[in-house]
Amino acid sequence: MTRGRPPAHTLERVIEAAIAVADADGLAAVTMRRIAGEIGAGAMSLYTYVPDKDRLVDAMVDRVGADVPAITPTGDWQGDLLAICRAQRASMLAHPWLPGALAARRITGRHMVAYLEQGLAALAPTRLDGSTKLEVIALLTGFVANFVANELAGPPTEEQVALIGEAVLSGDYPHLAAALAEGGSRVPTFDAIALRMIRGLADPVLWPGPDIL
Amino acid sequence: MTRGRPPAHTLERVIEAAIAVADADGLAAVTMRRIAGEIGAGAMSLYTYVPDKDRLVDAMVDRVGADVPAITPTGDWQGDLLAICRAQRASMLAHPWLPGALAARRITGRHMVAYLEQGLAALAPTRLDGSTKLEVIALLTGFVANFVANELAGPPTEEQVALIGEAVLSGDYPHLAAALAEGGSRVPTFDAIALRMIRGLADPVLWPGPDIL
DNA sequence: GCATTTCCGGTACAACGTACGGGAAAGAGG
DNA sequence: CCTCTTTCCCGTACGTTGTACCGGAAATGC
Repeated sequence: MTRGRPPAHTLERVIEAAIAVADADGLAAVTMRRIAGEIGAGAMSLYTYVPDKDRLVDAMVDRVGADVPAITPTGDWQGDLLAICRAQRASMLAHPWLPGALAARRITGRHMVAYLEQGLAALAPTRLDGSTKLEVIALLTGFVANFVANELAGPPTEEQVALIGEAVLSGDYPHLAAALAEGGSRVPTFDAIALRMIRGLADPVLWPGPDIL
Repeated sequence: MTRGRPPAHTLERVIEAAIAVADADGLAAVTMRRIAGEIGAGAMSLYTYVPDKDRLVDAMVDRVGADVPAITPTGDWQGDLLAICRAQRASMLAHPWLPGALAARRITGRHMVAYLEQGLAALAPTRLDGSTKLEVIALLTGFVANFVANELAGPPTEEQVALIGEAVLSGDYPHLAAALAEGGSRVPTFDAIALRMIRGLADPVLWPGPDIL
């Protein structure tokens, strides 16, 4: 049947190794040599399975999409969208390189298509038109990625603290000084923000302007 | 007064050259050698003005912030925030590399502090607490960057079209097929979406849940 | 003139993605 | 069995990147 030398590795194995490296040491550590070494192959052997590094990262993004649990629509479209956002967030927290990779990339791969389908299914009761639904999904995805990226960024740099402190002391930024002094009694939860975003974006009843989004 | 050999160039000149290159050929074209060549200097001379390339990009981001017109609060906080978002969008459209650079970066530089102050001033009438105001600003900034990135991405790749078309023909993605077939009568405008986002995020009256964001 | 300070920029190195091509390992046909 | 064809493996090598190093050049202060 299949002629020629049989492959010693698999595409799946390459992608999984790349994801493991990214999870452990960040996306910058994902180099062809490193991945190849991780699976006991030569660097150039990877090009048997992947046309170039960019496609490898595409495949990584699509691969983690496979592990995100599917949300089947319940009819409560707000709840369904929130569940989708939560699942996305969980995936990004498990793979901290994901928000960054997603930011510089477009929809690719089967799982991404499934993700779109899932969002559209959840949005079905809203009666928004097709392109608006897609726009809403894109905006929500971007929101989650942005939120998680901020979450993962951790505390500000010493340098940033110095910059802000200097700004406050200068007296030229009274609102900033006030905001920092006041602080926040309660840290806003992801769910609360996401729900506001969902309602604000997708509810045509609550916001029936001349522009229906 | 000042001892030693006087500088042949200036930091400002370096940053402006880098911005010009990024505007013309994208952020990837911003290399130390290229920038140096652009201002008639040796590659290593740049390190007299900038500690490393990452700081140069930081400086580029901060520099374009200087050209964004300031919005002075009018008391109409929704309108003020919308004006800020519009100004940000205009800046990003003028410098298409900005959304990408912003995504992988944190607040740095004087103009960024001024931007925060401006947003906080606009949010003053809302009576949100300090950290919530900052959160709202971060979310809005992320939204604008994400929106403009999508705007600038242009039409989908031939490969993406093939993938989606295949998915539609397979019959496994009915909602996606329907959404694409239906299309959109009206393309949602930036202003409409931004206003929904602003109201949804920051209006404590319209959304007075147990979580005040 | 001399010492000191500062900036200039050529050279060089490590790491990257990957083009190239010869060698190795399999099935197919004789 | 041998040989041809196909496929994969991967060492070598090239161009590009950021930048460490350092000798030389140019200014001031004594």
